[in-house]
Amino acid sequence: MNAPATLEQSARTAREVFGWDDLLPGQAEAIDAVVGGRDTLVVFPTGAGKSAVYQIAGCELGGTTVVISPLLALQLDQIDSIDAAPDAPAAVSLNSRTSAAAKKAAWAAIEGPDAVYAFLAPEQLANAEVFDRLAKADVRLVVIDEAHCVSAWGHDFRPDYARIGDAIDALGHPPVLALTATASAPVRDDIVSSLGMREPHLEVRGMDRPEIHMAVRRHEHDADKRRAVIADVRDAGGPALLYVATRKGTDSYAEELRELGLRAAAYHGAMAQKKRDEVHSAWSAGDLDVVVATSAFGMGVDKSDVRLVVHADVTESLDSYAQEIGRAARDGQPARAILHYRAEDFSLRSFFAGGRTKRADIAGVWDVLQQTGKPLRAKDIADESGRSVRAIGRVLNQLVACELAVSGPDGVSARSKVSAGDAVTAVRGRDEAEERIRASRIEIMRGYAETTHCRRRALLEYFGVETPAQCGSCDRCDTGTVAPADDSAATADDDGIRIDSTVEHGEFGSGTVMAIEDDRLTVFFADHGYKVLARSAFENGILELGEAA
DNA sequence: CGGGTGTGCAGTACTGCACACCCGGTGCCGTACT
Repeated sequence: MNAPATLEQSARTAREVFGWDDLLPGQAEAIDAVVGGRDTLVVFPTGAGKSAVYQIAGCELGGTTVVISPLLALQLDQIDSIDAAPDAPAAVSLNSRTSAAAKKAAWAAIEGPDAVYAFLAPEQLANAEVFDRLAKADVRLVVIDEAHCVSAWGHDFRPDYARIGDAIDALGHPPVLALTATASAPVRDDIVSSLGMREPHLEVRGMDRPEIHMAVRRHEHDADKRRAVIADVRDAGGPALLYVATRKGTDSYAEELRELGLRAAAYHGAMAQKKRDEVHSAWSAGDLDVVVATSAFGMGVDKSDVRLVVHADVTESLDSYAQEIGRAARDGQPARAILHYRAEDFSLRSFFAGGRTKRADIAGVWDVLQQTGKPLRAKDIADESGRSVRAIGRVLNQLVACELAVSGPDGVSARSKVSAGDAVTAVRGRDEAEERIRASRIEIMRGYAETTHCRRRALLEYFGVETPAQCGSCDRCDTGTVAPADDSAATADDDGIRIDSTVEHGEFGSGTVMAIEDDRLTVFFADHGYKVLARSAFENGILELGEAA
């Protein structure tokens, strides 16, 4: 389907413009799809050259390549790396920290005839001036970097992530390239549907990281867990990352490690930006033995010789866990990933996953919207009612998502006259569906922690990769305690069920098979999250094999 | 949901216990002040 001439052209661009001798596996295929005008979803581990895909494709397509990226620091790194290339197009960024002069120069480049990469946070697309000028410019490619954020951050935390798809449509739907290092099948589906990607080309490489040994240790008491975590980090044998669930935990663990003579630093999202930058550079420069961090640390941090990733608490999903342990062993040398947990630790995750909107807030906000009849911002409503800006922001976002309200340049206004009761029902219904999904993602994490099978198999099956029953490089395989796996599941002489099969459930609707363990299936349903079902459900007619999506 | 902190009281000189309460992650943006 691809003209070999295109592939040769890509190789030449890589060589002559960026100075790369060879394209890595998958890069050429992805570039070819994008240049051919196809929406493309690329899932490569970090270090496998995701950026090169848009850099080369953007160069060949010409015009403006819009790159949506979640962190300003990440955008600066990308711009630096493009600037360092011998003969690459210009790279500019537009954000709240861009000076007036730099903005002017950026727009001149975007509206000029030459190829240019324009880096934006998704929030910029909500800025009417930015959007209107982009709409008139010659945008030939939209890139969504760290695309898993679309799925993880949507309506609640960074609502503009949920609106990128609309913005792409409004730009006339130029080819869309979504890039991520980690995406299970439901997350991939979520990215594709949220961005409105059309029959995307999917390029997935290297989900397995056999050089990372995987282990889990369960504890009864917090003190025992702490001791074990500290001991693991002390014996790391190279640079180590320690992930904890709370900000306070980063300080206390870092202090304890320093008392043992390690060069340890804490890192979390509430620290001053300057301090965060210092930790980041010290870590990159090899001046730290360990960074103790919340999930804030990682994106854009590229250190190749990390030998150990320890988790002192469970993460909110297996997607996040894979992302975080994937920061080890980028040099391909052996490393270890160890998860420590107590059964109680899941409660904090459940708290984070819990309901975000309160009935009283929804009704209150709806009444104000109805009475004023004008667009309002969360801050305006908060000032009057005494409710928190964040809580009101969530309600407004959900009202928009339910299509009861509409978001414009001056805020959110009601677009319907339904009663407060109906508004509450609609928003809570949506919120509860999201809660169910978050809760089920935690259950998958629990399943990983408690599995009696090979850890790697448990992880990879979640990412839709079929694997041998034993990897030989996890704690289960080491001790020979892997429960006998029923491999008839994979060879399927029976009901034809495989990973990624679509099934129909009487109550939950259409779902995707995520894992097959003996006589149990883990299935993801869009409105209900992950469910573990008995295979015998097929015999009872509760579950049916569906049409391939 | 669970852990840490503060309060109140008992009843005695500084401490100890029970219980209520609150807090817990991720980052853009814009605006107001120095």
